[in-house]
Amino acid sequence: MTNFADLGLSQKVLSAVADAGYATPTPIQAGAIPPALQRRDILGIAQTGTGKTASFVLPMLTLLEKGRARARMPRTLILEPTRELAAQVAENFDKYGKNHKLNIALLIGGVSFDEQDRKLERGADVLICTPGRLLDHCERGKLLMSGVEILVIDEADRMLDMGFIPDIERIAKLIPFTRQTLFFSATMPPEIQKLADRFLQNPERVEVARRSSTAITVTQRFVASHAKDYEKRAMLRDLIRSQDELKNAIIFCNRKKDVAELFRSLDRHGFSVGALHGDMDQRSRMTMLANFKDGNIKLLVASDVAARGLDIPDVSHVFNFDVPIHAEDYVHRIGRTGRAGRSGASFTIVTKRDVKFSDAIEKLIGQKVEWLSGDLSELPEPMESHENGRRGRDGRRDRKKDVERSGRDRAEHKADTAHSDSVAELESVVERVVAVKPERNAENKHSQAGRNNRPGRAQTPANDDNRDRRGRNRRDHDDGPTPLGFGDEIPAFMLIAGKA
DNA sequence: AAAAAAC
Repeated sequence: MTNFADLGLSQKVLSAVADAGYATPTPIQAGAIPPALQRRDILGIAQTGTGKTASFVLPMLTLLEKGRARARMPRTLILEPTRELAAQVAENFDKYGKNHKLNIALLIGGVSFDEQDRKLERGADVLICTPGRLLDHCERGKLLMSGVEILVIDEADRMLDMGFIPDIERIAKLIPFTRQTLFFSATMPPEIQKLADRFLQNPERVEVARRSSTAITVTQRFVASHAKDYEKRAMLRDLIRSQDELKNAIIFCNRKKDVAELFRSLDRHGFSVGALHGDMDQRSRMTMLANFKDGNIKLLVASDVAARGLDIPDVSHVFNFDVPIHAEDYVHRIGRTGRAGRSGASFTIVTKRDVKFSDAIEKLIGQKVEWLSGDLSELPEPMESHENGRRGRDGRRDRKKDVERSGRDRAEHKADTAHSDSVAELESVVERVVAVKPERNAENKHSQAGRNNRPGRAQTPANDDNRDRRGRNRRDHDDGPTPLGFGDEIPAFMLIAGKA
């Protein structure tokens, strides 16, 4: 078995890798690092979770030890499809480049331009970019691309999906033809192959076994539900509460507006929850992700921005609130759990109108997914009103529970009818969650003190949109300090760990 | 029936 020390990496890099606790390279690393160090072009076919990022970060660090950056002339350039992925690559440079004195510049949208410009002025060894912001800097004449020695195109197939290829071509034209190019893609459809042929010269092709279907360590279940959103939400809450070993979970919705809505609902029901989608401001996106990774937030409601590539180790559960329209996205979504051989669980809520999509999923993964407690044909009648309580499925619920539930349904009804899909409002709630996070525990969770403690954006005009027309935070008037009174019902693991 | 990305 190969060892990192056998790949030709520098001492500085090797010592940082050892400090990070890695001894053995993954197949993509073992295959790509030696030729990359010899300045060969690389065509890497690998999914995230295979150690792909380090397979270009480590050789780049070694190669960058020779030479120095000049003002406005970056030496290397990495293109990523989403801001979060770009930030994640930057973190890798910090981790493995801790023994180097390299200037790393992260050029992504949604954050201040000036700070990025100052970094470019100082001379960047590594630029990590989303295409739009990079082109923006180029068009302002702030960047000279003629000094770029290494170009990395990551997640090429996803760039294609997202319509970034014209931008990538424009950027590539600005970079000298003598450069070294490292090109990565999870799949190799004909368009991507054509692109690779144009961008790469005599590349070393490194392919690691594609995770064609879902990891066997992930338990997958379909859960039948009626299509009404409040019924799906009730179903989801029941599911979450019934999990014995839920450490943390990502809950996927198909639409941004549903992310916002579901987030609000779970928050009102007292869950430790965050949200992530592309219309949220960048600071909230970053904070949410960091808090979820750190375990400060147990549930993350997300759009497919979080489906691919994000390195969140050890997610115990994935819930699909909506069945993904494209079956491939299902594989990516549930791939967020059961990583590195760990076990994971995934639940997908399926309604009658989703059947063609759930069928497509089973076809793609080549297996039938078991139903949790009866398929759609066994689904009980929908509840007629909230006051009746939900009819138990297969008599699972006793009467006492139903009584308890009718009160809860009233609360749910209230929460749901006070409905709003405003992104600004979601962000307002995000602010609150983030603001109270460190001190938050079972006791102060709903306290006014925590609620009104909001640092940061209060002065900016944008934040005014986050308040309602009466100039106060919407949440402050719609329910009391203990809005839903679940008390002991919330499992301990769902609460923010104030005690730990 | 969607999401993502520049201002």
